[in-house]
This record gives sequence, C-alpha cells and structure tokens, in this order.
Amino acid sequence: MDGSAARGGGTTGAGADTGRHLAERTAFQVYRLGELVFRAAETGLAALALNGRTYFVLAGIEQGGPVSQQDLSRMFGIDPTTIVAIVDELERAGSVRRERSTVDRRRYELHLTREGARTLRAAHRVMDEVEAEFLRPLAPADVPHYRALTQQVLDRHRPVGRR
Amino acid sequence: MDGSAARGGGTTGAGADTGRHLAERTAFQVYRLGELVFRAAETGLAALALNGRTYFVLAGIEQGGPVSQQDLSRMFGIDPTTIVAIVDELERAGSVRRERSTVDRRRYELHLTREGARTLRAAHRVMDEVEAEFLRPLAPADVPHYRALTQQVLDRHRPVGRR
DNA sequence: TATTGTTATACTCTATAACTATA
DNA sequence: TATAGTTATAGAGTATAACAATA
Repeated sequence: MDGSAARGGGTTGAGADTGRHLAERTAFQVYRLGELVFRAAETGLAALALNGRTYFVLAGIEQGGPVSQQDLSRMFGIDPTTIVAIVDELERAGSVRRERSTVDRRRYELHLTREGARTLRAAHRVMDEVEAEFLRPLAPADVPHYRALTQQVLDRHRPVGRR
Repeated sequence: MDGSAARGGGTTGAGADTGRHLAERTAFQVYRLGELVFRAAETGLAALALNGRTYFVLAGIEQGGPVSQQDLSRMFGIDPTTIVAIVDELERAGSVRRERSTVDRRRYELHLTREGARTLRAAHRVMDEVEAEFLRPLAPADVPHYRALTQQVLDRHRPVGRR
C-alpha cells in the first residue's frame, strides 16, 4: 500500500492534504448522502409514479400557493424547459392543473388537483420514512443539532431565490 | 425537532406533515448541499480539466494504491462501462496509466502518472478551499461535530465496499 | 462458468435556440 | 423590448447487451 503518514493533522488551508481519505472529504460525503437518500426514496416514490424531481415540484406547488412554472424553475434551479416536461407529466397524471393567470395572461398558475394533493400526502409519508431511516444512526438527542447545523450551512449560502 | 410523534405509526388520519416546509425536508436539504458543493467545485476543477467524477476517480486511484476499474466501479457505485470512459479520458489527458496486472491478466492496475499526481494535488487544494467555504457558516467549534455526525450517518448506512 | 474490460447502442436528463403570445 | 411558456434538437450521462481475453 502507500503508508503515507503525511496527514495534515486536521489543518485546513495549508497546502493540499493529499494523504487525506476521500471518505473524509466534504464533497464526497455530500455525494454519498445524496446517493443514500435518493436511493432510499426511489422505491416508495415509484409506487406513486413519482421520482425525486416530481415530488419536489408537487411540494413546491403545495407550498407556494399558485406558482408559475418560472417560479418553480427559480425554486429548484431547474431549467424552464425541463419544468415544462415535468408539469406535462404531472398534468397527464392528473395531479396538477394549469390555469392561466388572470393578472398576467402569459403565466400559468399551477394548482394541485384533489388527486394530486392525495398523492403528495402519500409522498410526504414516504419521505418521512426515508428521513427517519436516514437519521436513525444518530442518537436522538443529536438529531435536532444535526438538522440545525445543516440548515445553517444552507441558509447562509444562498438567499434562496437567486438568479 | 418537530412534533413527529404522530408519524410512522401507520395510523390513518395522523397522516403526513403536509404543512412542513420543503426547506426542512432532509432529501431537499441534501439536494441543496449537493448543488452547493458541486457548483462551488466546478470552476476550480474545470481549470484543471477535471470535474467531480474525474476528481473522485483520481483520488480513488491515489488512495487505493493500484486499483482496477472494477474496484473503482464498486468504490463509487458507477457502472463499469462508465469507468471505461472516465479512465479513457484521464489516460488521454496523461494523468493515468493502465498496466496489465501480472497476477491476473484480465485486470488493469491503474496508476497515477507524475503529471496526474501533480494535477490531483492541485485538485485537492481546490477541494480544500471548497470545503472551507462550505463550512464557513458554522462556528469553528461546531465543525468537528458536524463532520462527525455526517460521518456517523454515512458509516452506519453502508458497509462501504458493499460488494 | 465466471470475471475484467470493451464496444455498440439506447434511453434519460438537461440545456440551447428559436418560436408564440402576451406584457 | 422583455417575459412566460413551448417546441425541436443536440449534448451529456448512464445503463444494457454482446463480445474477447483470461481465470
């Protein structure tokens, strides 16, 4: 093997810490977290004919009241043309209704149908389960702290509706 | 955290926590963390003609000593055919050398070239910066704790090799 | 018979550009 | 002139199947 004991000793910033394990690098950890949570969600969402993106979009519509497709695009950093396809899919599935805005007739206001709301409730339950399983390794007392720290990282990085 | 006592019990009526903000859902947070860290890494890695995947693969080769393409496939959960393309790219760039294993002549042993090692050192520096920036919102005292909790979530979920 | 690496191929996801209708 | 939404299209990224060489 390599036995490179030239570890940086936890210091950051003073040169590249080449001996450091990939498993300890933040980008790799985040990549792993993503694999973990989306792989876990996949099956349950598929049973509702949803995936990560369509779940996010349904939840975004629920949360934002009547939102436009541009709103969703900004909300998730997804290209407007991709939003079209997603909303098409959700509309075909009978979960979402497009209504022309009376104020600005270029825009659609997106609404959940009754069935869409029902699907979303089931999806929230799936995601509650996924989240509980995801956090299970932590001591219960650590969970709020971990969530708070994660929120802190996110909040201070992006003023949410950028671009 | 939030009154989750009613969740996961399977009782009808208690139902999903529909009013909960998407921003507080773990899957969405993880999605955001990924956007954040990979968007931050993009520019710096691009200057080295790398991206997230090629950085991971280079680091995997450095760390694993002589690894095979199958090793990398298992290490990152990337399809073997995709590994071929990535190693092709890195070999063309002069960062990686394929050597037939003398023990098992079906396998390649992948090695970093001198230039590959130099590129990787620069990439590690980029990622050190990305990580420092990523964690900047946290109080310095919280950083080790946050890292430890993240590690805990990951370690207890996957027996790493997963073969 | 199984495994490592490869090619060909198809399918998904996403982005770019050009268009329409409205503002 | 600018914006919301749409379409067509092309480019990544990834997965499946079939294959050669080797075990």
